[in-house]
Amino acid sequence: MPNENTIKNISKQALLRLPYYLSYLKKIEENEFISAPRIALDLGLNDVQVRKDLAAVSSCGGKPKIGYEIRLLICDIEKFLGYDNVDEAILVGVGKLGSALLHYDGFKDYGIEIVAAFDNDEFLTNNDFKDKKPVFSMDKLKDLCQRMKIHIGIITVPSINAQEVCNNLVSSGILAILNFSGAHLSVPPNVIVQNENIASSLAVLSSHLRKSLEDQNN
Amino acid sequence: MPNENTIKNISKQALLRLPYYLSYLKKIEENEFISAPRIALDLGLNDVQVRKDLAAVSSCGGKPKIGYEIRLLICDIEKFLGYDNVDEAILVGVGKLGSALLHYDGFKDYGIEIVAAFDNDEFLTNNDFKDKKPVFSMDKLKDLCQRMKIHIGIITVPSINAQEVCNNLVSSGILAILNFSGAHLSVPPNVIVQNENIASSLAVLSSHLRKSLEDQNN
DNA sequence: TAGATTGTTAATCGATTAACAATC
DNA sequence: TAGATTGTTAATCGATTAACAATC
Repeated sequence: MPNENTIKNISKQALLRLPYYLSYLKKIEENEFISAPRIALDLGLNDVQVRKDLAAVSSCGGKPKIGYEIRLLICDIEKFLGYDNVDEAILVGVGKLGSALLHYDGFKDYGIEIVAAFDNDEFLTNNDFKDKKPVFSMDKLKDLCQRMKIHIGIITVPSINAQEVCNNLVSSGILAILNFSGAHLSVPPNVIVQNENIASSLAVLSSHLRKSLEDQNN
Repeated sequence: MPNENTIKNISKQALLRLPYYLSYLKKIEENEFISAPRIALDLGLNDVQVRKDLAAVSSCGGKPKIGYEIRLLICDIEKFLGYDNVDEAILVGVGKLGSALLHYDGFKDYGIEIVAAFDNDEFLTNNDFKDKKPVFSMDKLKDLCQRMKIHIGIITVPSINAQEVCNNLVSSGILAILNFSGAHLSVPPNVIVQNENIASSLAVLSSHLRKSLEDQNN
């Protein structure tokens, strides 16, 4: 029987799929039940995979011949992903991308709130909390992270500065880093880095495109 | 012997690692040679994996006891990834993220240039090509893509509109899509979608973080 | 030569998918 | 009951890693 209290073993790949299920389920929230084969068909996945993934997060499982209760499943996934208790994060590097993320409302939906940003450029720093998020100079980083017990850091600095910033974050108590710089970051084993690398994505696209155009010529 | 003309079989995972090698190699470009074990150590990978990956892109291979010629390797990877001949792309959805990407210079380094953007909001459209990138209304999408033979599309619209925009792109001749909306996109088999999904990344971070904090309490 | 490195073949590992019994 | 669905165990597939001969 499914157990509400223990965190089930879930593969990293399955974890990456959970937000897809969530976004899909929210689109069809007005219905009551959904079956694994139906989800699989709509999302282009295998139905056994869907059942396995859902088994890892579902509090009650599905019912044969009926499927899973949609609203319950949404709650279960949100709970599993920690979207129910908002976590605070800080951002380093207020360039174009950093600024866009800083003012992006959507993070709240994922259980993350950026409470402050940091940058070396004095022109960007501001200490008034009016409607904008505050931007501090780098030397305030450690103190703020430690006092506010922040565990999540977002890096949007140029790749050349990324490792230095990363070291700064780690020594300030950050345990999870979302890395938008293309650089590889070395961190202690207790810290996790998730790379959001546009370059890698483009590499896949570009390679596919070339093969497509080549095939056309054969 | 390595062959310069055929595209070698390379796994998707290896393809995703290539930009990391590239960024690493550029950092140490002043040196002449680099060995696979050294790269593996610095990037936290396995040395056999590094050799296999490099074998797929290297034009001359490495030399026993010496390693790979750094500058040559950089050229090989850039060539393999198609960074040498810039490809044109269009972007749909000029919100905060879309706007940031539109004015982001860095795409050029990855062989991509965004030539125009599209949005339904008339307030955002502008037809003057001064220093800004032009933003057109959606009804101009198909004509421009077909006339300019654009093959790459970037989607930065809310997830609710993503599939509609996606269909639009596909019928306009787009073959490769970089999808920043959280939505799952259904496309014909000849079109590739690369999902740049912040939600998925955050899911991994959040789950890790919870486990870390749990372990601390045990 | 000795030792470090390359490149390849074989073994291992993890994730996906197929097969099937249990359920409603 | 018949048929659709769940959940689990076994087989398959792809990617990673270990072992090793070849090279300089």
